[in-house]
Amino acid sequence: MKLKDQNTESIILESARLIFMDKGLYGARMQDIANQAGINKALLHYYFRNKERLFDEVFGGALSKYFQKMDIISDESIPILERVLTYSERFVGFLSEYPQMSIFLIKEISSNQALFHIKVQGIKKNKKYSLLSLMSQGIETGEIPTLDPVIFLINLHSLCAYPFVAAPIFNAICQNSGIQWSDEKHQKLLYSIHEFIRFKLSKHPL
Amino acid sequence: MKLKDQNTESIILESARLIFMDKGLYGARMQDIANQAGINKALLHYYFRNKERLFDEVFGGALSKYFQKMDIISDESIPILERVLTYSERFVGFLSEYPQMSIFLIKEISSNQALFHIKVQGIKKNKKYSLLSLMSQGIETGEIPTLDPVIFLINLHSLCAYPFVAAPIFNAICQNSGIQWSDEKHQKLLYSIHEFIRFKLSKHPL
DNA sequence: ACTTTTGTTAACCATTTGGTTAAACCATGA
DNA sequence: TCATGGTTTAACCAAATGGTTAACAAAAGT
Repeated sequence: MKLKDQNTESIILESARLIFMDKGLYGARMQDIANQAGINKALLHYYFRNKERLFDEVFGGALSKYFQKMDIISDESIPILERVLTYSERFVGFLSEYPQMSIFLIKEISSNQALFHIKVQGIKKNKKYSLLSLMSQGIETGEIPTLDPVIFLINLHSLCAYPFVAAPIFNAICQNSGIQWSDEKHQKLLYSIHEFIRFKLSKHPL
Repeated sequence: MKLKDQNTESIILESARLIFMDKGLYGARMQDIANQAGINKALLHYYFRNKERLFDEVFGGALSKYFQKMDIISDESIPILERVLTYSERFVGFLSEYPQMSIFLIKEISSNQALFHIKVQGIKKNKKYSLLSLMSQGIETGEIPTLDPVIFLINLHSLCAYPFVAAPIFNAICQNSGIQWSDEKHQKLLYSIHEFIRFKLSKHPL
């Protein structure tokens, strides 16, 4: 019975992920999730006592998956510039795979900062470096030029994430101008982000 | 009676703006809006037949206010570089005034592209230039270097808007690192955006 | 004054929705 | 085989919520 148990639970989680990603905590209906999973609504409450617990599971899963993927930052065998370049690639790659992730996180964080804070604290405890601490260190040792790490982090995350967050807007704008979004555009976007990173982190002459 | 009428209506609209901005179309409760406006729930339906119509009003208002403010792009007496710099300033200024606007638009656009498309078409009809057409023109005349206008637009909007969209995330990150967000940081952010624009639109040697 | 129109409210209604219950199902071990 | 305990379901419930109604209040028109 363990097998079937495990299976149903993961089916529910994956279904919940789909629905929650799309509709958010309040937009999602338990019935939708049950339908998606092909089960009865009451079974959801059997496995996860209530909506919030189910959501917590999905939310926490998303967060830890993200931090896991982004942990390239901790690999001390790679120069900082390289690490940040890879970081941006993985970030974009992650969002290509889960395009709704950013907007999902933002939506839910903005309506429940407390939960987010707790979850992040829990996950980050194991991690040696954040992008911020890495940059501070790099500035100290002179490996990268002096700059405000917070501003750089915000700029970088903006360049990577916003195209996905605001995809509906950009699609509308492009559509309006008869422009097609293509793999080539996608590559160009990544290239422009790399260009930005190099511009900021390389020591270029005034 | 015209006076009182006008007054109540605008009170309702402003209240609805507040609530909708905060909770979104589905998160907002008619009762909340009524409370905020200090009136009976039925009165909402008297002025705006139903939730969607009320929302449309708020949504349309937000959009047209935005486009109005951003129309600096059409002032042909100013060099393109200057126009884009001002554009970014106004964009950030607008979002400082209405921090929830971006996330609000994204949320609602992503769940109702059609409405957005219609509204934008209506507003844009009067406008001569978009940022895109301006850039294309500048590239043709050689006023600015050759670059992909769409990528530039996405980069620029990302740098300006995402800090507001993802404010909860960045706050959490900063809080986590004991960093305070200040006016100085705000200025630095704007400066880094200008730096980006100059980097892209000035003819710099290889 | 009084009638009509506009503005406002309390009470109510139908539907949706998260959650519960009691019974049925089914694999397993005694 | 049948008792046991985890799994699943249909039916149900209470609260929330968008929307309606009918009656009342207040101006405006006559």
